[in-house]
Amino acid sequence: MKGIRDLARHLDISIGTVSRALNGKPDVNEETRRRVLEAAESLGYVANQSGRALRKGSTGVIGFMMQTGREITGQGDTFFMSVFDGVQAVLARHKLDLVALLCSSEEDPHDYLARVVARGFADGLIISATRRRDRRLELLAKHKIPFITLGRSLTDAGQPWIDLDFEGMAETSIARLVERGHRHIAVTRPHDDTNLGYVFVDRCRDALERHGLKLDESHIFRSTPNEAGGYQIARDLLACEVRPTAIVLVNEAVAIGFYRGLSEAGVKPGRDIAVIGRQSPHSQFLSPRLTCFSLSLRELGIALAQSLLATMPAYAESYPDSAGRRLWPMELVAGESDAFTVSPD
Amino acid sequence: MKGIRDLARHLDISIGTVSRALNGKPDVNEETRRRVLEAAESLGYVANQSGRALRKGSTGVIGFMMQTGREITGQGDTFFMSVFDGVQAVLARHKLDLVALLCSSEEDPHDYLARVVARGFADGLIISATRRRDRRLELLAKHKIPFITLGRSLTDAGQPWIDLDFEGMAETSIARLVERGHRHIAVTRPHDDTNLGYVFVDRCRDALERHGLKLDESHIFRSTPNEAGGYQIARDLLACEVRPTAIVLVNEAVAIGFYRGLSEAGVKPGRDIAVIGRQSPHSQFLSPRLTCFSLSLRELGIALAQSLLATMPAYAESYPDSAGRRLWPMELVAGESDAFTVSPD
DNA sequence: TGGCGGCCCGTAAACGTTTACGGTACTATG
DNA sequence: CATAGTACCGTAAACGTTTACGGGCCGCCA
Repeated sequence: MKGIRDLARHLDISIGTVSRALNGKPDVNEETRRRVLEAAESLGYVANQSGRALRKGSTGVIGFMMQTGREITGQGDTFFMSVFDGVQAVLARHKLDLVALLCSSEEDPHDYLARVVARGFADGLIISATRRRDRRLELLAKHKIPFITLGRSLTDAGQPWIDLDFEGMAETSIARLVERGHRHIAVTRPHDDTNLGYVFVDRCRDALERHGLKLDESHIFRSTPNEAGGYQIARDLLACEVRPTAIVLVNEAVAIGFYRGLSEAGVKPGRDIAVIGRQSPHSQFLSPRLTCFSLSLRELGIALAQSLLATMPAYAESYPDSAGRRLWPMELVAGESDAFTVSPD
Repeated sequence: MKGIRDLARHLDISIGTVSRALNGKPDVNEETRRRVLEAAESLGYVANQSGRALRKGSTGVIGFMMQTGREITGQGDTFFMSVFDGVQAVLARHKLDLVALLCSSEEDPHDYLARVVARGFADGLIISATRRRDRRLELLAKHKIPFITLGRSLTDAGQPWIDLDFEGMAETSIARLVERGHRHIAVTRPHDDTNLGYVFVDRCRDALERHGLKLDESHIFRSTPNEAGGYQIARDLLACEVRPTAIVLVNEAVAIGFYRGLSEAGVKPGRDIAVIGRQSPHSQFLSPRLTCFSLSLRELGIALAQSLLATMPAYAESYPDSAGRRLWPMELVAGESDAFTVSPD
């Protein structure tokens, strides 16, 4: 029960054969293989992770690095849980396990990752919350660890990435709002240096200009990507000299705080201002329902895993054409929060 | 750069001494220790995890088991993120790392855990989402893995646990509502067999009886612990023959769906019905603000880690009196959602 | 001078696997 | 019958660490 040695002794077979049988290698009689598998099952034997990893040089685990402390990720309640589920659906087919590597908010993410890498903890990594410039990517590339990022970065280490299509969101939102007569459209961005802020605002600016409008720099609202941030955005917006008649919220958690901030001033989304945001578990339960951009999180997880495995020699053959770098589409789900239109005066 | 061997060669010292120096063992000259640490730092050497674990029999990681797919836990990302942060604050002091072990929604949690244990993945475990009866606990006890559960279970493996004080929440809520004249008070519970449902409902029933009231069995609403579940609760409540004038929501995510369900029927929390719930990132941004029970998640994480370490021989001395089993207090935060009172007719 | 103890260091075994290599028994083929 | 080939299995080395053990050197004391 202790190790493969005991299992071998119990079966009166050499440990080499037992190992081969368990790992599905050839050169082992089908009858013996059956016996071995049976005995392993009944005795509850599972190969020790450390021994195997030491010998093979691979651990069989894929790490998903994230940082504890909410303000950092800017994702809402269930985002990661759903993505994980998709990732695992793919990994399970290869007997790979997924673990979340949790970097404390007190530790530097780069240092943390350096430790993870040097210790040989995982065979591959998924990196979330990438920064606009991110030394972690260079580190991983230097150590030749297969990895993929959820989010782009200016730092290019040649790795694959998947990012939400904030460009598309910008285009679609602006077009929709302009068509409804809005001339003063506000946009938001996270307070920190995640790449999405730059991408999104820039693209909104472009889209507006293409419609002959100009993005008022005082109508770019920066906030933490959480409920309190949304509240702050509402306060800031209401204090504007020229009040925007529409706004696009780029972070999913801010909507509810934003609603609250408006309502305290008697301003109602959909009636007095048009609001477009991101889908979240509660966006359809707000009043009015939030017009928002949705995406399939589980599918996103599947795509992440596939693209990662495609870069790992041992698994690449199963994923011949998993695109390396791509934007993940988001789809507009109409609610009533953007019902407010402006008449051409 | 490859291993301790190269580091030793580079320093012209034996690998034994290098290892001792790095691990802070005695029997090594302070000057050599300095040299070793310096060289390790500059060459970026970090001990290989597999080799060390294989030899030492311990991995230096603590696992937090959770299940992907949200409906299972009823807790959102932010809940765990905050708890993690607390756990890590403690673990960091002992150079222990925290990883989240993610059990796929497609795999049986018991099987998953059996794998984790047999592979010797972690030195200690924190188990969340414990069921009313939970074979996992027996499994862990059998293998003598130190662990603690977040949540109680009828299955008693002698392990320490910490659970939210739903009893206290029941007592306080009922007392508060009864005092405000309510005679028909509804309660909720999750749809599955987590222990909290039984505990909470039973205690509410007791509390009501102590006030001379009786819990109407048709006023116990069972739902998934998410937004949709809350919506469902509202629909069910509104369809009651005798409509409750107050309700206590035991899951944190349901409030917003519940609000929505009410508002579609023109019923307003705080004005037409009293609502008490659980704190969540958005409970203070609802209109009206939710009167709710809050708890310090980070502190909870700290307590979990301390109680776990207290059961591990190698660390126990640092935590002489970390209570083994205890209820985690929750504090009532007054909003306006329970402002509705019933006049004694 | 001899012995003892303290400090520091090197040697080698051990942890549990996987896998290259070689060996045996049997079958087929000439 | 000799040889080659096949199917299966055992042996042992290797992975990178930690640590028990022993030994050299030095200083101190009798």
